Amino acid sequence: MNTLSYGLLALLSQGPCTGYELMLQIQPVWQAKHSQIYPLLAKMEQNGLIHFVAVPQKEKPDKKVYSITELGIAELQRWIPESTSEPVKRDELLLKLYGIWLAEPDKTKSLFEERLQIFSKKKEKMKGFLEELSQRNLKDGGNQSFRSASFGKYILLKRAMDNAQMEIEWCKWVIQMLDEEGSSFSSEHMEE
Amino acid sequence: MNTLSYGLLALLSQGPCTGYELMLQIQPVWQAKHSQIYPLLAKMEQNGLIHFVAVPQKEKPDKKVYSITELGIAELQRWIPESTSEPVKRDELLLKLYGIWLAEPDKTKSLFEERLQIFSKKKEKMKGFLEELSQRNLKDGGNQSFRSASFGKYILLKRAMDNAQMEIEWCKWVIQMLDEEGSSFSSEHMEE
DNA sequence: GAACGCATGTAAGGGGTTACATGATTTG
DNA sequence: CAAATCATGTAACCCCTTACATGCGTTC
Repeated sequence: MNTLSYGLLALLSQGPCTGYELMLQIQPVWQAKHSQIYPLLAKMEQNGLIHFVAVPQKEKPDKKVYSITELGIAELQRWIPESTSEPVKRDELLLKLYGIWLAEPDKTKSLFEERLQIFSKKKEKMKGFLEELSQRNLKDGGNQSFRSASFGKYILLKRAMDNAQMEIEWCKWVIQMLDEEGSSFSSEHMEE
Repeated sequence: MNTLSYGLLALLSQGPCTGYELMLQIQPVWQAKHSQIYPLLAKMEQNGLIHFVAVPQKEKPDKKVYSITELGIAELQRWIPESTSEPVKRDELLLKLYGIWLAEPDKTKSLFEERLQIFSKKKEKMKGFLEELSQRNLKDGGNQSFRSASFGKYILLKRAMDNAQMEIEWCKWVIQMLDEEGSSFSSEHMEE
């Protein structure tokens, strides 16, 4: 049982899912390919943490719809209060920054413009998800507390949107500096 | 030559360093242990991208001070404009969020308080680094453009500080919601 | 008609973590 | 007096990515 397996358990606490759906849902928080998830689900099933129902489909391989078991819920509740390891980030663009003073200025600029586009799209996507979830909650009475299952998803989406926003502002700030040919940097560009 | 090796090259373009110093400097951008870095440096040295000078120390093993070669600079300049892979993030706390509706509220709260502390410290650290770098630039004339070697470090530190700030605000926002016992969530908590 | 989404799985190999190994100096 | 910092290195193992494998329906 590694961290990813616990993450899959946590996702399944929200409701039954196929491996494919789990793979898609976990992406924003923990990048994992299907080739990693399918074997893990099989192991977790063997350990009695989850179980599945095979759903036959017309002309496609059977869908395996997984659900969390009582044992799985117990394990999940044991894991959550445990000390949390610090987030891991690996960003190739940030590595390149140490060397950009050796690169051509117009090529440098396009690095940031590419990233700006990626995170603009991501922000719109997250905004859409958030609005969708807000509307669903209003339908369900609108007074769901942090004890409801969707609270986790809500604060997660909010965070993803804030992060995309930060990323966008940073890119714009850098591009502006690159445009101001010969601009100097010191305290003038800093604000709290 | 993997992404980490190019990152080490980029760091060495800023000036000579020991493997130990490289390991410390690369942490904010790319988590890597010394056990991964030392063998990579040996390979890069064999490939002629970097070279080292052994500096004897009193009663300690020799320090290997690495520098980038002309071949290394050429490789670095070839790598930078190449298409950049998207950042990878793995955050155990975010995985836990899907399951917190099954956890005790006070234990949930301490998860966020722990993280708040970590990023408060990180922000102060980054702020210190930024001020140090700004002062160094003022001494050197104060009119350094994006062509100077320290520009990359500068925008990196700014970004790290912004990120810590976002993290802090998010934690405070969540903790406040947890304190408002039975609070509901919908559009009321959202602002652009 | 090529590419993408749904849907599952296996195998090989590279990347990254943990642990082993050593040893002086400084800090709490 | 234990823990952290500086300083290097190796070995085992797990985690993750890439590629192989299959097949239908839909979209560009």
